[in-house]
Amino acid sequence: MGKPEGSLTGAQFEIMELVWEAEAGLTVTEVWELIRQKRKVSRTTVLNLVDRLEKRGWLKRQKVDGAFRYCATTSREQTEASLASQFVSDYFAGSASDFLLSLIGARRISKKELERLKEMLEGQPESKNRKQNRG
Amino acid sequence: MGKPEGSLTGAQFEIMELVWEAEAGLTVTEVWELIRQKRKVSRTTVLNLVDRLEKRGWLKRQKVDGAFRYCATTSREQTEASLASQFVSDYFAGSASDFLLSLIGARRISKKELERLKEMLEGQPESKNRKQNRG
DNA sequence: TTGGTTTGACGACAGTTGTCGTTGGAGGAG
DNA sequence: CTCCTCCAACGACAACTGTCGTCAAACCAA
Repeated sequence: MGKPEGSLTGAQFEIMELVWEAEAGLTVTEVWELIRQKRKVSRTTVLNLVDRLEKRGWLKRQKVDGAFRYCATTSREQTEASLASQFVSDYFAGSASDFLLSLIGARRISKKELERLKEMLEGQPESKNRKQNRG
Repeated sequence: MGKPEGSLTGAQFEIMELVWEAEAGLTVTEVWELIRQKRKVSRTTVLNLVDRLEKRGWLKRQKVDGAFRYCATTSREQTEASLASQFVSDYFAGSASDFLLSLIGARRISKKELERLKEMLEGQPESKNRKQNRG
């Protein structure tokens, strides 16, 4: 039943982010006010984006106190992973290490990020033959 | 002078990939034949995509033996890094490590990829004081 | 009742994308 | 010369995106 269709553009993802943050979902007006703190945009524009996200299955809505309240149909983690995976697949032949190496090679990653990356990888060790499962 | 504008979609990147591979550039017909080995597509479609890439500054062309031969205006490495950087910026608040964590958390990266990444990062030491330049 | 505010539906618009057909020019075969 | 093939230019199309205005319905206040 209605898994979300397609991908998410920047503007669409911006809305999803806000909805993910809100525990009880958001109304269009609330989304609008949040976005307006950063950009000038018409309420109708936000309404339309939210509408289309709902039609495509990314948001579901429920009437509460006379106004629709929108919630996400997928978790942020799952969605981000899906987007990342798709991107790596499209532009780096599915190799996440190529993706990161590209950033590193072009010096487009901060030292801090690089250190964090390194710690992550070393902290999560092995996998070699540390617990081979049989059968 | 005409730095490439905007980003690259999947179809556009597919063409760039082919052009990057060819030493002396490619004609539209050559691009078409390469793509047709994978998908059914009209020559006009490829011509149009190539045309638009040229108008946007991603390709430059030169008449050779009566046909236009197209070359890339940017290196593959540089372009990929730019795309990757934009993606991380748009969807992971600029944090490449968050990007990787997302893939790991969703089990969307193979152990092999992780191992490879780890080796690459360890192989390339932190550049901290490895050759400090003074003055 | 009337009137204002909030909310949602709908349509509209220009720009981009992937797709394709038709046209016209340049160059060789006869 | 004429004819045919290769090539590029142009236009066209539907779909999608971000953007917005207008309208009607619902609701609340006076």
